[in-house]
Amino acid sequence: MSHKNRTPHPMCPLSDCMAFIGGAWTPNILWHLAQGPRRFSELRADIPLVSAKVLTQRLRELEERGILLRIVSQGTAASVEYRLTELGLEFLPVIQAIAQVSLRLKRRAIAAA
Amino acid sequence: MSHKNRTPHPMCPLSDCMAFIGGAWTPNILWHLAQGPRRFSELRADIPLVSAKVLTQRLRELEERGILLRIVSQGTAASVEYRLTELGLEFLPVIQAIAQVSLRLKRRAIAAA
DNA sequence: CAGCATCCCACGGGATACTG
DNA sequence: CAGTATCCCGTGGGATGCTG
Repeated sequence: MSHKNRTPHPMCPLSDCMAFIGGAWTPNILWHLAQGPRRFSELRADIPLVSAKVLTQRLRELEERGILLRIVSQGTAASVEYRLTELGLEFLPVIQAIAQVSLRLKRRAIAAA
Repeated sequence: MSHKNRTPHPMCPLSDCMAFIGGAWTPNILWHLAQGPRRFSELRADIPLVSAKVLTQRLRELEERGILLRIVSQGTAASVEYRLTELGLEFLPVIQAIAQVSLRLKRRAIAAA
């Protein structure tokens, strides 16, 4: 999606949502946060191939847009928790639809092989 | 989306689907084809801001991946029709979910204003 | 632990002009 | 009508190294 015009045209009925989940890793982040709040390092473990830089970028972006909350707990070591807001929960139907189609495609691929 | 690794990691449960609809305009193309087969120029009218180059690229890509069919009709003038395959139809739940969330977000924005 | 800084590049996409 | 050809560019993202 991808670069300058992530929201291609205001009149497109899909742009408003795609502007949020357009990033390469964003859907996966949301998917893992759907199970419940998670810490930074947990998300890194969930999505091994994402770099720390990009993960931070996406999380900050999602925070700015009100999709998730960043909660810093002051303990002996730094600890930050991310959790979906109510607005963030609204995206779950999309995430789940994507997951279901992915599953179907995988089965199809297996059946074809 | 994405550039090099549009399919971030095989183990991500969303990658298989996102690899297809990751392109900036792809969801919109699918959305307009969901209503029925459409010609090239019609799609251009549906999505005014997409360039011919990119539209062609996405359509070719979707054809290669078996999501749509490209049907050339030989008449007085060149005419090409694009229609979703059965595989393509499998993506409609995602497209519809995206459309619904977009609608909700729009209402939310209006309510906030 | 949870980042930030820096450097670097591939690729998606835009603009314009031209063709069968 | 339905593209192709060419040039150009911004941004998302990767890699590595460092910090509070």
